[in-house]
Amino acid sequence: MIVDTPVRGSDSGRPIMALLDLLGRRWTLRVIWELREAPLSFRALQAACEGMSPSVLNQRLAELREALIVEAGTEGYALSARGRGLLQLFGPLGLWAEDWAEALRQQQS
Amino acid sequence: MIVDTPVRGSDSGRPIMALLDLLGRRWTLRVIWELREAPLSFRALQAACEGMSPSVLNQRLAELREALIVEAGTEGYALSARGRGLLQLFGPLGLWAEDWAEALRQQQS
DNA sequence: CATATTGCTTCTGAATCAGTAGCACAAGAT
DNA sequence: ATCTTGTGCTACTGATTCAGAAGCAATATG
Repeated sequence: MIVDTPVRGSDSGRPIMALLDLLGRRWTLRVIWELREAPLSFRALQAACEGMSPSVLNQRLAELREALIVEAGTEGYALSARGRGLLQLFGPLGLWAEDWAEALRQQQS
Repeated sequence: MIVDTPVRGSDSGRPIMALLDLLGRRWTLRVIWELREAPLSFRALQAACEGMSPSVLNQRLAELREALIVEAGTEGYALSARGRGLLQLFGPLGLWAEDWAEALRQQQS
């Protein structure tokens, strides 16, 4: 249940810790990322995440909704205004990742 | 072993997915965050993460080192130049979290 | 009415994590 | 030389979380 874990780490009283903990659960970042452009239905979201199990997806969606980051509308699940704000902080992440992947490739060869 | 999982999700060939997967493992974001100011020893890092188990910490450090985000020096573990670049992208995260925590508080009352 | 789609729930086995204990090594004190 | 102290880390066991398949109730569609 969600109520049992108000957000792991939030007992420290430091919001950043609660946030890092929330984002550090499997698939959470990915789900936010997949909602970056348009709302997605439950099953579309599941497909976008390469078939992640519905039980976990449901759990993540519940957590993100309770955290006011994701909301459910007629078109499916979407980022809230607040969620879009969070996503913007990750903005250049794609660019960083490209450069990073290049470095990893060179390291391995 | 690390070799077994070159980084989960990297098979998609999209670096961003590999990155989100790496960062989405428990404690990974937190470890990067705790190294934001100064290098920390293994045990200092463990303490900063509220006593996270050494086995997992060791695993995360190995992953982050292989990913060229963290490096081990004489003063302990530190972010690499690349790692600091990644951290900068998370820069305003603390501010966002403060605002977010305030919204959650109002929601609950 | 039949079929399809959607949002889930339930279940079981597998992977991951938590927590304790402790080892091997190095530096400093006695 | 030896005793302590601190360090990085490994091994182990039990708890939690996740994966994957199956399927159900509700709504839509033919």
